Amino acid sequence: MSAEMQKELQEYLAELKHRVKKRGLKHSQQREQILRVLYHANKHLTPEEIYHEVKKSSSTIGLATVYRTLAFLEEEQMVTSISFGSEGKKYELNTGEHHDHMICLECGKIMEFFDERIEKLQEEIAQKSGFKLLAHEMNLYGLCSECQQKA
Amino acid sequence: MSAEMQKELQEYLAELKHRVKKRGLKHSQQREQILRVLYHANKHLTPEEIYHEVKKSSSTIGLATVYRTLAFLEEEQMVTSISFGSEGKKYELNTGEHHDHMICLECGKIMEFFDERIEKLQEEIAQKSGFKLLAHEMNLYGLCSECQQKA
DNA sequence: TTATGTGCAAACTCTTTGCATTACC
DNA sequence: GGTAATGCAAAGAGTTTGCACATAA
Repeated sequence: MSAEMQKELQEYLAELKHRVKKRGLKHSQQREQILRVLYHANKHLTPEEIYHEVKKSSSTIGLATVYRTLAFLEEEQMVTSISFGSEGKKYELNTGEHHDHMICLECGKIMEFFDERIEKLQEEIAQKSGFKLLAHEMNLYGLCSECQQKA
Repeated sequence: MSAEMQKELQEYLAELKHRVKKRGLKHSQQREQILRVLYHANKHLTPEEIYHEVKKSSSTIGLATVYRTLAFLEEEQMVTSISFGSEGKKYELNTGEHHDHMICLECGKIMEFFDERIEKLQEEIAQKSGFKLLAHEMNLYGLCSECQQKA
């Protein structure tokens, strides 16, 4: 792990401790391990996947703890979730940069993108209907370039 | 029900029979009832809600049949589904007009909209990444005008 | 010390499947 | 008459909860 990443990870961990303390809770190894896994994954993970990853790093953990921690992290907006099709929810670390998703229906790969123009249009549409926009999600479904070639 | 609606509903039912036949299957009262309920609801319904609606109209039906029928109708693209938050999937009749959704986080109301400019931008973004766009969904979350006043 | 966090197992919810029976063609 | 569709009940998958024990402050 580069020094840069090392530092970044420490910042996330510090943020976690801060938020835990702010809510009068206690720090725990499990919450920290889950955050580490999400940081290193750098992609969307299911609760089950997170559970196995944490176990690999020789830490003891239960699935219930993963669910509880993800609920906490999502409330604190430190992670975001996405769900599509019949697959369950998947989680990723909230890096603070909003983005949308392109999802390959063949291999399940999730790519991220951001387009300022669309964001503006969404605001405009909401405003027209007197709707107070708090969040949004946009998912594009199709075939990634690799899967198109295979087909 | 107006003559106009009567006619429209008949068209959907004819389409259903056509698609059932095309797949070498048999027509059934239950599939027809489910389509009727979706037509009259004119909004998103959960499988459970559809089940209860059909029962009201003095038809006998099981939840399993609702799930099986919805799967069939979705494959045939006669209905579309949407899922958000922890709530399960909701279904609506596919009227052939693509649209996106604004979802009120307070009362759960779902409003539909369509914006040609956003559609174009989505195409453009996909193209840039060599992604073959097959479908998309865009959900705006927030507070509808009524719920803003209440708060 | 004492309240919170955890792991485990049981409970729950939503959805799917197996099977005997019914309905369609 | 033969095949597909249905209802019911049981099975699955994913998630949540209760509880005794472990752990952080």
